[in-house]
Amino acid sequence: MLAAERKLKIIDYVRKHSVASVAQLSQDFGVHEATIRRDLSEIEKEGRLRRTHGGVVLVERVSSEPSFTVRVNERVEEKTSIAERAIEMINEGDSIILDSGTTTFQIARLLSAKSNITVVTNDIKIAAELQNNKDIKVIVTGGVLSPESYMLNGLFTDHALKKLHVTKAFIVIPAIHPKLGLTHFDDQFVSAKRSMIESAEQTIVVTDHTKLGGVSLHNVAPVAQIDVLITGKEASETQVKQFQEAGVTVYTV
Amino acid sequence: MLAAERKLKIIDYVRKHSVASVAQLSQDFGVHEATIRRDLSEIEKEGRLRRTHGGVVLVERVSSEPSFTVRVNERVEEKTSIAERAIEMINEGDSIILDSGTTTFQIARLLSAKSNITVVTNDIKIAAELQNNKDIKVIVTGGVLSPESYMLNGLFTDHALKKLHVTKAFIVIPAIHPKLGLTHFDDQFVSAKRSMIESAEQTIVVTDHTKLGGVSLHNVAPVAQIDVLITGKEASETQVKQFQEAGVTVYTV
DNA sequence: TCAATTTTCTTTCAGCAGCAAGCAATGGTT
DNA sequence: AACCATTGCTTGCTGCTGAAAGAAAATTGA
Repeated sequence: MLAAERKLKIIDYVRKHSVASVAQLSQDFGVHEATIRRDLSEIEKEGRLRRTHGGVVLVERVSSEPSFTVRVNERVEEKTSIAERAIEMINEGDSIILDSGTTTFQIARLLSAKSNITVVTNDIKIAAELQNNKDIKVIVTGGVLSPESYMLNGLFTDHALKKLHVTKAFIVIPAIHPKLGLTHFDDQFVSAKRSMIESAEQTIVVTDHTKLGGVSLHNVAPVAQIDVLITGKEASETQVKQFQEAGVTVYTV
Repeated sequence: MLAAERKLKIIDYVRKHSVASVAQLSQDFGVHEATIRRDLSEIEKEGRLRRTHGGVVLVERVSSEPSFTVRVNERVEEKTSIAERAIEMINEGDSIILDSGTTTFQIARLLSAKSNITVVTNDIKIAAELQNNKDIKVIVTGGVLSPESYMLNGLFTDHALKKLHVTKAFIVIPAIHPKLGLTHFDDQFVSAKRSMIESAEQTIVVTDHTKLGGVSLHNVAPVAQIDVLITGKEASETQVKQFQEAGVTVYTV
């Protein structure tokens, strides 16, 4: 059996059983434990499984991104500043998309100051936050609820987003690069974000400075589709310049 | 068993049973109590459970956060009893619809005891309640959020419901009459409820006894489409009999 | 309320299983 | 023949576990 083949079978096995031990895999495949360990190290480097003492377990989505409760408490100040700047861009009568995320959740919080706004969101926590505001109409996209966040995703989400047209979309992305554009570590979230960008006249990316220059596996959109980038003042001048040269209006707050 | 595997199983166990003792976990997994304590400390550090003297409990639900404040409900006891009876009807592997409402919210609360369930709902509060349960897949219908409740409604709701097929639908209705069937005072909610009934193999109406015999303006569905009615024991025998004669299985709890 | 008692918790230590790293052997490719 | 990738083996090291002991918390009975 080829090494690559064995690695694929290991991944398959763990997908099915959630866990596997080095000893057992070694026996099943009839190779030395050291070989299995080497395989596991490589698989882990590819981010497909997580190694533990004695074996390997499934990657939880949490490990690629911490849970909402954790994230909401990270870099709160930067997120709030970004949200405040974002709010300034929203005018009376606008219909906007708020992508699921903690920064956009801050935008939702501040939105109560505005009136006559329609908000489209794929985040039930954002929806709940806006729920008791009579001056804001909230449209929830629908879809499958992520167990580790409040995001909706899937066919219904895409369908809803494709049927709508808004003036501004506020997008969250875990990696944005001046040349390689917006990328995401999980392909299942790509479709929704693309639809959001397509449904909006103007696309605004809100993200803290740690995401700048990052690249992930799955391509979401080129930089050319981004109109505005709002990020923290911690962003380096070099980074900001690179985005500006790519035609993006950058606000650092 | 791997240490990591054991930790995952502990979390699973507590998710289902809400609590667990060190002694019992130690016995179940056949490891020393000190080992369990070490596991619990680590799990707590990850923020997934909360330690107590002698064991471990679930972390407080996110739904207790301000944006999901629980409204004070009337007839909570009756609703809880109805929910308990409803839960008994749900089997492993079922996919169910939970209509928006406080009685169905109680069903959602009790659902955590079940596993391998798919829940379709048009209520973001119900969705939030089920969100951190890994054994339950939650599909939100999408739609416009009602300012006075957590209900989603409108074209997206109808579209999603029409695309789905479930084994059981738990429907809430403000008026149900043995001859005139299900009626609603607001026509905008009629379409969703009809779709729910059509999408389900079995339709179960859950409602407190004050709604029995009531009639409103807009017709939703005839009694013939109802399979089961779960209501409070306060319902009069005459009323119950009338529904039974119309072919409905009635449970008074 | 307080002190005695019991239970549970934390810390420490030793033993063992699992681990990374280096090296040699194998087999295939240039 | 030289080279490279892959595997198996060995070695010293790391991390997990159970046992024990002292600390802390809960319970009991006055």
